[in-house]
Amino acid sequence: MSRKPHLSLSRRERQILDLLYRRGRATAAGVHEGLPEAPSYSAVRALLRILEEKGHVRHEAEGPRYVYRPAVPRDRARRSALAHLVETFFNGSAEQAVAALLDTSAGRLRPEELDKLAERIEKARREGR
Amino acid sequence: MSRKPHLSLSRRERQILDLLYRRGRATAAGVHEGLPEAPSYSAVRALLRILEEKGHVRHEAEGPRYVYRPAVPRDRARRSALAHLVETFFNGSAEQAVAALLDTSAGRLRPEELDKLAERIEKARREGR
DNA sequence: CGTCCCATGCTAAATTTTTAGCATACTGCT
DNA sequence: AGCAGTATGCTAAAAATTTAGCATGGGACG
Repeated sequence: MSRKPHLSLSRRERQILDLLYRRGRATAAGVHEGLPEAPSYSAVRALLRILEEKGHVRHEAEGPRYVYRPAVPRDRARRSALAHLVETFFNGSAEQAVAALLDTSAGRLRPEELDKLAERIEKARREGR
Repeated sequence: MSRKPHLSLSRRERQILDLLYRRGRATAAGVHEGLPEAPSYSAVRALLRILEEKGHVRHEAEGPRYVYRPAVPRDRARRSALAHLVETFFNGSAEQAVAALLDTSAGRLRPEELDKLAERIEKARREGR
């Protein structure tokens, strides 16, 4: 399977895969509902089949229907998505990326979350010395 | 212009736009070189023209050639890319996203960068109270 | 000033994506 | 067992993408 899934997916494939990552798992019908500019149900199913052939998606039968989920675990996908984003928009600087995240959503972070982050940074500093 | 450029771009268009964000600006030839699975030079130029029609890219003549750059400023694109990524891979939790970033690249961050981040978090805490 | 080089504009064709719809199978209920 | 509802498998066609190649124009330099 390709090293950079996102870069080689077609538009719809990407939308579907993103949805699956958002939801974790979903039936064909679920994907269909959640998709922007709704295509037809048939179309969605066909796309899911293709994604599966390409190895991006797995399914398991659950009762009478299929439940789909991403083939590569969220964890791993996260990492490469982050890496790509940092590379593309932040000159490879993770620090800038974090800063931007804080800028955008600092207000929405709860105090305990801020604590956890501060803690993490402390830890990084100790280790990095 | 659509609200979510990335979601409506074709595969090549996305690759090209990403490259432009990475580099800031580039000639058609530059884009061509930097592109994975190199398509033909003509193809690249055609795509650039299309991207321009769609409003994702601007160009200015520089001497005898065109220099292309993204139409929407990096800043803005950053924000929506981050928002989308957080939504897709982190259940909307910016905190988790930051944590993942630190995990991945804590080792590569320099002490001063860590300081700046800690400072930022401090500030957020004071303001958020 | 002519010529070479490289750039662009354009069109048309190949390939890939995306879609719809029909045929078939399975579940749950009466 | 029979029926209604819903799922899947598949194929073929429509639409979008990606590609190549030719025609044209301008600048640089001998």
